[in-house]
Amino acid sequence: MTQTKELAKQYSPFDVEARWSKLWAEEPFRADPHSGKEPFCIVIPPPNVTGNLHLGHAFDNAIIDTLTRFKRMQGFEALFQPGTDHAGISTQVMVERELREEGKTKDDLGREAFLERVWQWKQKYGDIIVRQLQRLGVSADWSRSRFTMDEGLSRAVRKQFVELYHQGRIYQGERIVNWDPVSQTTLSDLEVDREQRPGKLYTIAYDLEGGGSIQIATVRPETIFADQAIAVHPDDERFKDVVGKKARIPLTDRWVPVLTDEAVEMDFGTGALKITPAHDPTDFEIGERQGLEHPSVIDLNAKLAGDLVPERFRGMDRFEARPVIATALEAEGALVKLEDYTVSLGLSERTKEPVEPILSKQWFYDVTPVAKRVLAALDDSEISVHPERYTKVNRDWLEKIRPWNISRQLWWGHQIPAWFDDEGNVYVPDPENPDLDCDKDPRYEGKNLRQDPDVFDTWFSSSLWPFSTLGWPDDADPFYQTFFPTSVLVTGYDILFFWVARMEMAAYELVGERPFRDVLLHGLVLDPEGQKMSKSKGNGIDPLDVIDELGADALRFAMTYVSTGGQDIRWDPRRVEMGRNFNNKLWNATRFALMNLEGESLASEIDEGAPETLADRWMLSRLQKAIRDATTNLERYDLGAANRGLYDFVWSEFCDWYLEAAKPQLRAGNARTRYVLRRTLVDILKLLHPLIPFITSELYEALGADTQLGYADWPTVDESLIDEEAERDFARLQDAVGAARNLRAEATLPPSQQIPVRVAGDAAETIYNNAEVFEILARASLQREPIEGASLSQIVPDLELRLPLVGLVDLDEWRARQQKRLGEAQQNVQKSRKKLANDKFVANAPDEVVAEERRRLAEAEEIIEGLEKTLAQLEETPS
RNA sequence: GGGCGGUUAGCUCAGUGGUAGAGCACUCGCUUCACACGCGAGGGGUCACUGGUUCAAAUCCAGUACCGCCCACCA
Repeated sequence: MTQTKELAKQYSPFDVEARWSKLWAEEPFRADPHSGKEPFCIVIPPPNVTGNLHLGHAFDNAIIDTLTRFKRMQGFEALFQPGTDHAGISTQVMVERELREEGKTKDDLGREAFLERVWQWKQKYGDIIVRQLQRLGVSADWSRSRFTMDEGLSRAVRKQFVELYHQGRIYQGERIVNWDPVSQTTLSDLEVDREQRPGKLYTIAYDLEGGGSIQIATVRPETIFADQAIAVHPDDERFKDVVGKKARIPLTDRWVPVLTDEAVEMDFGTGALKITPAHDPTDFEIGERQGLEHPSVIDLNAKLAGDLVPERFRGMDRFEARPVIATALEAEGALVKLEDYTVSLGLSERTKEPVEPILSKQWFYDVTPVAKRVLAALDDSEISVHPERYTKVNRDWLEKIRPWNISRQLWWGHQIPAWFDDEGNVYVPDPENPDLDCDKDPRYEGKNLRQDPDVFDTWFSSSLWPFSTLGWPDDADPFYQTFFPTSVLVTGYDILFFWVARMEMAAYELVGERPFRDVLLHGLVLDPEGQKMSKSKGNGIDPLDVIDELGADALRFAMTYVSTGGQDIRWDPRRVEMGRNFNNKLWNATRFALMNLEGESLASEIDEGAPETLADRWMLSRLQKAIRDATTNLERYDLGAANRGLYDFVWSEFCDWYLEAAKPQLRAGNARTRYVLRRTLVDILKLLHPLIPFITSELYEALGADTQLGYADWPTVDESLIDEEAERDFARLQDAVGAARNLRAEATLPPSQQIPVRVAGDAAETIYNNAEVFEILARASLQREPIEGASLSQIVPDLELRLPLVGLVDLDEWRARQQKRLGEAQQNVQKSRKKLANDKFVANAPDEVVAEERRRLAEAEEIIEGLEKTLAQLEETPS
């Protein structure tokens, strides 16, 4: 069918994108696990249900969708597995904030009502983010969308916990953990950001029994009330005599022993360290070694509390108490020194509040054994990370990994499937029947079991994403069978540890297999000044604003155009405009083609009877190379190179040269040219489709296609069409046209005026053979006869073009230009001669390189000769 | 303290062994029958610096400087 549509003169993406976006949402690209085709699968990095699409999401999804569409067209059974994440802390914090505006707290509602409220929130914002992703044009299989707290995914989390608990890999332990006093929960080490801040180093003297004192240095004087000892290094001669004595904690009557421990640095501060096991991880370890108690003096609201704290300080905030205590120490004469000091402070990633190290009983997951398994997998390239340098980053983190605190004191999330009886004994479901709650288990009837109120770290469930979304723990699920392990994992390098490494561990731990074959890490989108975008800085760019202004294709173009080697990309609105302009160019090229392709079927074959032009041969040959390059670049995940290559090909070759060169043939009704035009354009649309799916789908349809471009076959290279001779000859033609245009411009002749040009040189025949194309492109008429009288010339490889001097030229300017050219040519001659005179160059350089150098020399000499002739001739001409 | 990335035209960035590229901006000229979101012709760079390897270095190696990021329990 050749049902083609009328296209507007200027491309407006909005109606087009709305239409296709709706179609892809309602009739998504479904994957069939039974097709027998080779599977290809990417799981989405699940966006939080808290939020709005940001540029990081746009980047993830542009890349994922490009790869998925490419593979689908290549004939893979391609699954883009979508979904969202419950994002424990973030979501709970936001719903609590909403409640606070109503003057309520979560405790007013109670757990059940609060959770109901969060589910409503999830419904609302989860839908919003999905619609936003759909506006990007992703070809996800929306019929398979998953949420981390779906029933199936919750079963996966439960199985993970139950199995690892019974293997002894997950256990409860009392440890120093990171406590966020604002969100009132513990955090994993990864959720704590270290920040350097100006602070003070306090040197404090503790009286020793029998007289004298010992000085320690600390940045946290408010914790002295929890001190259990003072430690020095065993080899430290300075303290030989005081070890074993007792020291009095200033402002109190409590005495603690002076002891030795290897962990103390002799060079730092005074060489003596106060040991506060409840409020410092190092101190806790020392305390364990030394058998010390670990009383706490800071409560969960970060206030000083407990009997050990002198009454006058009780109830004070930890930071307010610090200067007060310092003053008190000074009054007692115990403050020896106060220096400015940069302290390293741990801040909650979510609330930005300084984290308090507290001693608490939490669930831990000992990931060390499985981390070793992942390290082996990375060594064997079972998983390959792109860019390669991130393999080392991935490795280093796994090598020094520590037990992972997986319990959170939140309500929103997967409640931990562990129960306690009145004596505090732990009950965890049987691995054979993990879904049976212990308080419903007949075996435990009569016991008063209460479920642990805590929930899991969000990432504990996200780590299962590549298989939990595909049906696991139901091993028989055809999607799990077919699409796991997944093919590529695409995400920003900023969540390499949070998510990627944990998925690696979870997969080997639970499934015994890699979760994905390749990891493709992209950079961060920075603001125009090169700063990270963040809500607090207010420097974020809303992708939806960009889409509203210039279209989703333009946004996708801008994202992929510079996605190179995991490099951060600085936001530059000019790149989106570049995409918009390119889309407009493509639109108009198609519009032009449609004007000339009436009656041309998409299925039509080449008409061998029609005359074959150089331009047609050239175009088909260039097309093959464009197909080859685009395919190679996409296969090696270099979307930037693919995008840039296609941009240049479409604009600079297809539009600038081929369409212009084809015009006379199209006017003359050459069927072969019509075929080449249509074929090239269709392949261009296919090659571009993964990058800019909306406009290409629209144009493909406009060309008369009755199936979606997203399901079309990816073009393959036809070697028989690669035509080096045509490429060489066409390059000569391009040079000649360029030279003629240059002559016109330098002679300051108006573009509307046809100029008479005489062409000479080795390649002249090529130009005369393609006179019509040359004349159209150069707006010139080819002269066969030598030009009488004065003329201007341009010399390009194998060609000299002459234009009769018609008196319009500013001769002085012309001479100056020619002199400059002459100078450049002379320099080139010098350079080439010098090189060729070097025996080592001639002996060592590859033959092609030497030949090329000789060619350049000859060319430069030819140019000099021509220019000198022209200039001499001009001297004879009165100006 | 350890590790990684960057430094190329006024701006934003490609290029990774053989005479420096793009988009935007700039200059000049264009209602050329697809496109002014366009067309044509130009100007503009000692590729941060210093050494080294090589016939040949923006490109490889070593070091320096500056910018940025990640990791780290010296209180």
